[in-house]
Amino acid sequence: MNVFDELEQRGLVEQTTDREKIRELLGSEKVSFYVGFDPTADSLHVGHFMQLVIMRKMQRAGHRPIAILGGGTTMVGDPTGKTDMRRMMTQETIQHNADCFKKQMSKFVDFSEGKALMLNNADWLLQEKYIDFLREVGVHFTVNKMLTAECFKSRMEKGLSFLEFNYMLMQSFDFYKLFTEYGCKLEMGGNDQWANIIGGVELIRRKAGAEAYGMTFTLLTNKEGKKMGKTENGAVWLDPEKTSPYDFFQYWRNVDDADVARCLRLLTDVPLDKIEAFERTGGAQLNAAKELLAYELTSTVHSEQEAQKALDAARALFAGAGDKTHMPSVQLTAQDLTDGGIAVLDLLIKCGIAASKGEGRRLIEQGGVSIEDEKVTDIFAVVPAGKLEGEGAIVRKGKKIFIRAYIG
RNA sequence: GGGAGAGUUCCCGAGUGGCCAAAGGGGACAGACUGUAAAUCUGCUGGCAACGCCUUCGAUGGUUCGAAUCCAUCCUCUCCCA
Repeated sequence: MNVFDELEQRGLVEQTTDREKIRELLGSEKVSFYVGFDPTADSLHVGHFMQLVIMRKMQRAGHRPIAILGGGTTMVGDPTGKTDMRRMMTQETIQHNADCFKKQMSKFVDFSEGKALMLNNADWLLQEKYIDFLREVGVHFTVNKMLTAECFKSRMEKGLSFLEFNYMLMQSFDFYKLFTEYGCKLEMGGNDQWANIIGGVELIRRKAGAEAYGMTFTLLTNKEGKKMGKTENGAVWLDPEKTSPYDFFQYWRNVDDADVARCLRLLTDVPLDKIEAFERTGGAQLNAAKELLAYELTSTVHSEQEAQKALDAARALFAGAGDKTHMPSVQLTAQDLTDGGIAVLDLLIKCGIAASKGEGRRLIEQGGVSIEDEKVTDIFAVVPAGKLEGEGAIVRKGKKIFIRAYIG
């Protein structure tokens, strides 16, 4: 089966510069294509995950992915989807982030000899001469046209710096560079990248007189149209140090009913007929779908063992069966104890369940805290050390936050 | 460079000398209802040794018995003119 059809059937494709030609191209030859990643943080997050999934699918189908780390473009900052200018980042930070990205990406895409490439656009962008760049690339863009691009619209009110305005040219130049030096014919990216992508296609046509293609993916949004992968604590990261496999699992386990099928389609390899079956049954049955989604993704991003552990922990907590030892836990020391016990409020803070005693007090007053399935009603209660020995006690806030506290 | 405005708590946004830890909304969190879902209703949303005290309204100084509010300087942003 043509990968293009597969991508399309799963609803991954949003826009293409030329649907028929791209389909034909992907069905007939080994295509080098590129996806760019701007290293703005020290870990990839869920927002990048879909691109990785697609790169992997394309690679399996015999094509050659080129992952571009935006070491150069990040120096400028992509204004797309931002309402404010991003803080300028130092070159060292960017380099560090790029290294982190590199490591993580290798888990999804096989970068061994000839199978895929990873390049950093800092290697060519940073040495460009301003005037030369303007004359070579700048001539091909009209400001009028650029201003009509959707990605700048939100910035017309708040202000768009000239620095960021140039981002489009740089990304377009990347594509041109890859086209001429690596035979890259296709650029892919999230749908918000459309303007930047067609900028590159256009540049190639003008400068090289050749045809290149662009394709964008559906953005991973929930039913309200908001980007998924964000929580109030920030992004859901792929780095286990930043988002634990358990939290990662739980994030997907808790998606909206309305979003499960979509996520399964876009992010996993679960067969379409199975997903459709879930959609038909709906209701409480969807819990099975959510569990599958969480398991599949955790297993892809982390490992099958981690996925199993998270599943066990979740089942232990919510269904009363399974293995308790893998749930998130906090170790207490003798110093945390006074008179052979610890005040509940202090315990809540130690566990990271409450940020302050005031918050802890409020939670207890509202009946939101329980220890070992026993609701805490007294804000001055003291938990005796005995309760925390051995496996420890499960401290719970609300329905979903569980921490095992033990003395070690 | 000249002129006009703005900066308030997680976000938006009221407040223009004491009644202000600061209206209202959003979000978040908790409770009820549920399926670890959604919707709905309720509570709650600076800290603490808690009828009190401390810190917070861009920053630093000042006026005042008393400042988010008035004055000065500075920083940042927006707009108009050049």
